[in-house]
Amino acid sequence: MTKKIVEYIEKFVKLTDEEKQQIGSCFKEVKIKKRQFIVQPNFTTKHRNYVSKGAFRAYVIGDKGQDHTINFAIDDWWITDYNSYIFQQPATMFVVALEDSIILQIDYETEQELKRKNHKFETFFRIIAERGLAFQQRRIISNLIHTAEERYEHYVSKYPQIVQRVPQYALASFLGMTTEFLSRIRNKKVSKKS
Amino acid sequence: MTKKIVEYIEKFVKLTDEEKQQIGSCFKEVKIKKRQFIVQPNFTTKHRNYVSKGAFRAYVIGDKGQDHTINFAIDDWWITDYNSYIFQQPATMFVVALEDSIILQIDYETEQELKRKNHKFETFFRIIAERGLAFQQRRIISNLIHTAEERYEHYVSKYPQIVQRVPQYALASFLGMTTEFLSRIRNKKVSKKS
DNA sequence: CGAATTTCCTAAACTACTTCATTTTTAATC
DNA sequence: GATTAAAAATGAAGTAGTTTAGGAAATTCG
Repeated sequence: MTKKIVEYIEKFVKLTDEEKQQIGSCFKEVKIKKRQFIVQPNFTTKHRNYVSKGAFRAYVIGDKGQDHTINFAIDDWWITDYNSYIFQQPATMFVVALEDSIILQIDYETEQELKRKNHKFETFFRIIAERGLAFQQRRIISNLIHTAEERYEHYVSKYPQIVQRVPQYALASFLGMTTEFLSRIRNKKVSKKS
Repeated sequence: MTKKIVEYIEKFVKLTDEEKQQIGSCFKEVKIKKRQFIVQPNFTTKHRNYVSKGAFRAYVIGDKGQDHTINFAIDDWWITDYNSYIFQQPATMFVVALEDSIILQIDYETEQELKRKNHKFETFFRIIAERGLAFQQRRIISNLIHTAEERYEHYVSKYPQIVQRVPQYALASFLGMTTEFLSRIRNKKVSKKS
């Protein structure tokens, strides 16, 4: 079984066949039904999750019950509560499947061992952490600079595949606005077009 | 010369004396005057910067000339345009000294070589990237969940040392509000107290 | 298929935050 | 230590985005 994850890893580090087998076998394929949770508050996140196929949403619930989307992930993205996984402490987020999905999970302990055993594996995890860091920095900048409408425009142009697959209320809370306001933005565009 | 950076690194990975010497000697101490820039847009960031002593501000300038603070860094923090440094592409940010400061800089190429040569160094950089990632995730969540006033309260309680050292307009733009509004929040507090 | 539930839309009232314009306070500089 | 510049405060008017509430579409699932 050649897993999709191995191809992904090879984009960043060159591996021997043995190494491919070694790291590949550490990821377990799990089928997740729509609406099923893979991370829940107060439970320590034991896995790093790679989405092989499907769509997920990470969110938190605020004091007044407001739902805030932190991240989306579709095919070939990672999704995890990093504060929970990296520090092995209780999660604050929910991560839920938006569709029937297939994920590849690696166990925290297994990951530590891989990194300890082989310099290349350490390098791989370093690279994805760095890329994640850079990605998040771009997001923080975008949120600071842009208005709600601009954030929407920007996201649609950059991630159209995601916009099409996630419910509007989730996209709105991800972009830091209400679903009503996003609805207005969208309809404004439509009427402008005509 | 035992550099501060070595103590810092040792918090995350145990090093032999030789390794301490090896990595420590890769960081160059540089004195930076107040108002001096260490990162500027359109120039590729060649260094990762550790603040030994002092205070810095990273910011971007929006389309309409608005100034948005992305990060602060005081003693023992890192500050870099990660998108520029990691991918070795032109920066979009400014990083400027808010006080006369001392930083420890490592060169991009030197860092790559360190990581290549010694598994432990690779581990170190992986750990700080992961921690940065987790940190940024918390910030994104905080920005989504809280109102301007709550963000201010939260930041003051978490980073009082920084609040005291940075100008108000910079703090306001970091927290995603105008300097006028922050001024009002602060003065409201003062009058409440009496 | 049909009922139930979830998602989306519309619109008016409201408010958190901004903008602009002026004054006061603090800090930098010769 | 006076002069100039930069930062902070204050007030009044405007606006981007929220809230609330009701109804219309879509989806889900038995």
